[in-house]
Amino acid sequence: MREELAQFPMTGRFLASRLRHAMTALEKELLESLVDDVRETNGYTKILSRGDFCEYSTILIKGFMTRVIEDETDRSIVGLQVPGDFVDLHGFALKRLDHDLCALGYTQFGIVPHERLRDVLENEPHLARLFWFGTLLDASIHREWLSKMARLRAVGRIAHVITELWYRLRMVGLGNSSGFTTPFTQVDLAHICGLSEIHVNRSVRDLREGEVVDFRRGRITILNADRLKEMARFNPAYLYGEGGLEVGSALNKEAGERQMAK
Amino acid sequence: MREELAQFPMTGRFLASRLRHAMTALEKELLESLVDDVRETNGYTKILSRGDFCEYSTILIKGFMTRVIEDETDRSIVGLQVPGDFVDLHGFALKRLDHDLCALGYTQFGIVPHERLRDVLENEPHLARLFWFGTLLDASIHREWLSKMARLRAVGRIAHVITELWYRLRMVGLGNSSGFTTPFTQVDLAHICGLSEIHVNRSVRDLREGEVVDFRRGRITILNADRLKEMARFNPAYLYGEGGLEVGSALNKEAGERQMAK
DNA sequence: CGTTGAATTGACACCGTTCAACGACAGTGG
DNA sequence: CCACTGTCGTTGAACGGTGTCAATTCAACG
Repeated sequence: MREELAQFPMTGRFLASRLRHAMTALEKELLESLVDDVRETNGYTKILSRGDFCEYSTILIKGFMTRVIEDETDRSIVGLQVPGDFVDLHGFALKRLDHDLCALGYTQFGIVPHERLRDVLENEPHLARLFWFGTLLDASIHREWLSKMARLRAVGRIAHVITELWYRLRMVGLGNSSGFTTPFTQVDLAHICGLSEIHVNRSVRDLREGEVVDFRRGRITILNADRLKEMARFNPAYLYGEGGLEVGSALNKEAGERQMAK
Repeated sequence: MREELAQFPMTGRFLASRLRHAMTALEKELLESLVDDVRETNGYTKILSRGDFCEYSTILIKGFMTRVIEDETDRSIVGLQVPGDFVDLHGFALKRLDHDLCALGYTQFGIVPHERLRDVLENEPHLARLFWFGTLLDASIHREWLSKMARLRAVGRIAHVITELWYRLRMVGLGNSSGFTTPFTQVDLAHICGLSEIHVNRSVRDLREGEVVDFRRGRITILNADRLKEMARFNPAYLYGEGGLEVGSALNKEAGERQMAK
């Protein structure tokens, strides 16, 4: 991962631990060259709004973004993005977004003009297919969230979000076996899990007192990974990881094997 | 729609009321010719299982399919497909599925071998982009479901599922202003909404007694469309109906209403 | 006419929301 | 240095939506 980032500082995490190994050096260089500009934000920032017309897509380099659907009374976070994610790639084919895109904390992201993407689609079918794969990965995560929303109670949902983030971050070379850092607050967690912030607070306390995970703004510490995954009924298959890379061995042998078996 | 089906009996509903108008006659013919075989099922049938490797994709011609994620104890329906949907197109890029695909009632679906899809992707960038669009549409629907799961109580969720189905069916020329027919049971509805079947039953009764909608196996009758949409807080923008991509107005409420009116 | 899956009903416990306060902490300006 | 301010986190009590358990009725169909 270190060499990858040295060579491709902006896009080196794209599909890391997934299909990045299937990219040729030329494709990696092409992707890196697609980035026209790099921007950064600090604190809560709305990058794009529902209904906006898109002429470029963004690839997340540092920090976190959320996909938000809100109306007069409520606010839901329907997706999380971590570094390496081609965040609104789907804006290219959809032309307009069905949700807002919001940055949290300090972020850095690259701008990729759609005209350049069009070239890639027409001349680089293999890379095009990897881009497509990236957007399908998001859809797979949406589906897993839907199933977890339906079957898990408050603590389980929270445990699942934390576990997924942990896995996804480690896939792109961030965080470590003891935890990771994020700008997420308990209110954010409430919007992700479809719970009131009061109940999130109680559940977070339960997880801390049960010595499962210590969630706090800035730092999430995993205290008991097995228990955490059990509470979340976590099965990483839906993340489409390549069981062999950084993730599989370090995080969960069984899960990795299960994943490999499929 | 009638002429379209006469000319393209298997794929004539693909992206109807969305981007189908952007397809050339040649593209429509090509798509129709991709169908290698037609199969049919009767009653509850699992078409594909989570983890299966895919060598072909299926396009739904008649009937309904569900995307299912289940474990030892629970079962969730994380997606619904109606005629015209290129159901597991994403199996092409993902290689294996993260969920099961189940048919309900009587269905008819076309088989499209992945080798043929590969040709299309390499030689028909425009059609490829429409295929991509189709999978992104599913993702958009997933997101809307997530937001509704988070913010709506039981009756609202049920109202939303019914309203969405009604809209989607009418987009592909099925159902009418008074309702539509489906094989869904109350238990199915429970799996879709993340509720117990008992509570679904109570909520369905409330909707019927409130003269909003009469849900019963086989036939759903819309009694008060305005009230229904209000309870579901339904905004059809996320379905990317006609007028959205070109005119740029699908992502506001009035445009959706207009579309429904015709 | 009996069988079977689907729909229905009632009682009761519990999870999560709501309302209302309070506490902890960092940044800011006097 | 301290008061002020805003954000985030924390706690308690009461209410109500939903799940669970257990039975019963209904409808379709061979």
